[in-house]
Amino acid sequence: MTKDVRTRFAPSPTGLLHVGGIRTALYAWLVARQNQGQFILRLEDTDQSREVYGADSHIIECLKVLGLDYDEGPDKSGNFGPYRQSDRLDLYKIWAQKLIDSGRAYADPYTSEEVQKFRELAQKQKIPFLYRNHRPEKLPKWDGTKPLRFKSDPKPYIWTDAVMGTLSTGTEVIDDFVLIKSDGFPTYNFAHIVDDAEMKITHVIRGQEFIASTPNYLNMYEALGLDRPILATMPHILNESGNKKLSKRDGAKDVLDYTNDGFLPEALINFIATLGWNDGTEQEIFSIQELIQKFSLSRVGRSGAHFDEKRLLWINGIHIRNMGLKELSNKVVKYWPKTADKANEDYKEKVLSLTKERLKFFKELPELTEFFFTELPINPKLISENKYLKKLDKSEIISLLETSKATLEQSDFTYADLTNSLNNLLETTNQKPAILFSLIRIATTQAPASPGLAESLELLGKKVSIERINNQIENI
RNA sequence: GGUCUCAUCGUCUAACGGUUAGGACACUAGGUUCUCAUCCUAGAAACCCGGGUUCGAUUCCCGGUGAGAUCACCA
Repeated sequence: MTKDVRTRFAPSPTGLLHVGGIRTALYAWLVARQNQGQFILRLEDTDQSREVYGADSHIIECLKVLGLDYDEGPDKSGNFGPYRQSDRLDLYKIWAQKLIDSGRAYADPYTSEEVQKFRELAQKQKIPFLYRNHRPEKLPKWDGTKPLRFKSDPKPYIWTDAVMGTLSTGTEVIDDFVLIKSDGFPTYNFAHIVDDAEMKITHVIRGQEFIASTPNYLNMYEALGLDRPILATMPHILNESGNKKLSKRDGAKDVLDYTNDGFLPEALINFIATLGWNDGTEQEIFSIQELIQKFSLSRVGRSGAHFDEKRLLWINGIHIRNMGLKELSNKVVKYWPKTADKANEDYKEKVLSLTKERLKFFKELPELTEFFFTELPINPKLISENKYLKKLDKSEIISLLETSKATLEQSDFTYADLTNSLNNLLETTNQKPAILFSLIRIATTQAPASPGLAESLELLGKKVSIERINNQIENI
């Protein structure tokens, strides 16, 4: 019987969750789901000064919209709660006491100013600063008013990371880090180890900012007599242009920005999952089920990947096109232009079926469909800047429009009959489609782009189409 | 500065000693009776540099360079 897989996403509620941050959560979720294990959300809120109001509910909302459901979390009880570190303070005291009892923890006798002096001195001497070089001979007793430090056991480490492979460091990275701060809260370094052990976490999947402190954690596992979990370190996702880590400050949008703009959760997940991971085949589009089945940490790339929004746009378009009309229709309800309010559902669904293949994200819907619901103002530039039409006289244009109108008035405006009428018009006017169809399309839509002419006319209907042609004639 | 990590088209990547270095996004050109899009076809586009090892290196080793991470009573 293999051990139950339990993975966790453990963000600190200090800001918004952007696309880079969510990747770690996604991978942890995938590992849990593919092993029929559990995925746990734990809020690491041990730094009160950095906490951002509402960040916790934002994180929960992001996971929810993407469908990364967790089996245990702050708002979902489990056997290993509470799932908010600020509610687990007693537990850290208990584990700290174990270290104190075994002589592996002691009170930091120095003020932070004194420690800072040691640090500057080391800098001046151009040697790495190590707190343990200043460790008192006789370890001071801890009364809770001073920081509690780990008495480390410096040694070199070689370990295996599920993503990075074999990693190694020398003794110089091991130090007496702080376990409990003077405000009584544990540090991340200590709290996450206690929590992962208490919560029986099997895979610690996190960003590469933790790679340098991992040897200290290995040292701590030993001091506590704990088995190490499987460690997996993710490279950062970089900004589109530069080489900076993706961050909100540089204009990176958070997950909700994307879903609000009408990006599909499954497309977002497809995009994020394949940013630095592939299954070794040439497949690019994955359903969530396929990802659960095929994902593996060992195929995650070791170098940082740039966020490419164009690719996200492409993936989202594909997922939209692969979706049934009814389903799509249900998802776009809140994105229609205001002018569509009066339109009936059947008509909107027809508009959607014509627009579907050019929709990249739902927020584009109004600009793509507005003319189906309301008559847009005449835009003279559409004719005056058209490659073919700008060469024609006004009189020629009016004449073409009049002829077109006369022919279309005879049509019953079914798709077949419209196609037929339009073909006849090409013959009677002896014009190229580039001229005739452009003109009719512009007159009836006033839009720079639209679906096919016959389909559009059919949907607009005879009355509206003729009115718009008239209006164009009067405003040449 | 110390430590650690990484390095294939503009971007995401495949390759695990022998390939015309493959795919995808983006881009360019053409086709689909008009536009935009879809779809199809074609095109341009990459192994960071220098040494080894080897019959043969993008691939293995060393050095350099570049990039990233970290060196908090932050996570």
